Amino acid sequence: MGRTPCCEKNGLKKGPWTPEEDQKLVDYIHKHGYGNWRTLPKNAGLQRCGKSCRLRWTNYLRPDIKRGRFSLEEEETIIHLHSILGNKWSAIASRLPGRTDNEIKNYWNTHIRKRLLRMGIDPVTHSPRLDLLDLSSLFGSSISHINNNMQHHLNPELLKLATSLFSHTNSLDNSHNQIISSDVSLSFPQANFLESNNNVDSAYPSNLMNTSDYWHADNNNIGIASTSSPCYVTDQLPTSYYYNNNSNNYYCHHASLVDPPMSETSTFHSNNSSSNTYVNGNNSSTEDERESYVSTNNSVLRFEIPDMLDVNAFV
DNA sequence: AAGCCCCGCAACCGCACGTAG
DNA sequence: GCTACGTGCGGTTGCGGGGCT
Repeated sequence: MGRTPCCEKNGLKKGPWTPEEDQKLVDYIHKHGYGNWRTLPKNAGLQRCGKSCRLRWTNYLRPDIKRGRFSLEEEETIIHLHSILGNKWSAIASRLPGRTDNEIKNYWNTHIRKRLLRMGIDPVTHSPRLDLLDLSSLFGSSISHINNNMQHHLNPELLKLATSLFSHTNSLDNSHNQIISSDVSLSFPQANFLESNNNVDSAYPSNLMNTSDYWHADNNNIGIASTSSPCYVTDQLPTSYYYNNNSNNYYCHHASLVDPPMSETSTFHSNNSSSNTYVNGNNSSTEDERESYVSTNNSVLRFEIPDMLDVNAFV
């Protein structure tokens, strides 16, 4: 539309803000409010364009900005809302008091998005992406076995999901794999659920499922189950997980990813503790090693958004 | 200690949208 | 209806710090 730029390029400063500039901006806004952003820098004695001032204020200087690491609840909220809203950062930010759209966007791009990709989940659709995965390397001989002998038993969607669930593993101990053909239950060793980790103690928390636990699947569902209480999760992969402050554990409504707190051993549970669903815990400190999946029982397959997270107004 | 590399984040850029004249 | 303006939004960039060799 041929509109003029918000500021003349000549003579206006760009780049990082100095403390003096910050102080000028804060002082001015405290005295006069921000009013017109275009005229503000001139009135405040700043050699900046209005846009730059607005960004600096809204993303950094605003008194209600919450600083520091994202809490787990905030992270869960971001993932939930992103699965519904997509890259509507401002809409997501409006549900996270004290967080800016820019901050959330950065956090998504630098942490959450990468993690999803590594786990074979499309960060845009929040669905498994088979094209990101290498089935043969993930399942080794098991895949061959399935392909050769069991394919007629397996729902392709099931295989797809299973693949994504194991996408974060780097190695596979084939000796433990077995196929239970009666109801197409797949059994995998504990190691399959864990990051490659030389620290065996940390990689095998005491409350992991034991070797009698198995992957349970039918034509429509797949999940981690114990022999005594099978459980299922949907073969679709909406994200739904939360963190319980009291127990310091992650919970999940679906097969999905979770991101345990750093530098602590964390254990994942289903929403129903009686179902014995697992999943991962370690005391690693890297992002990679914090990845894991969880499955749960079929009692919670519906994605529920609390009132405060009602996003209907935004879609 | 020095150099290199990677990553996170603040800031910029350009476009879209609403509104006033 | 057209244009200019103000602002919001999402994508992208590049600096700086920290880790690694």
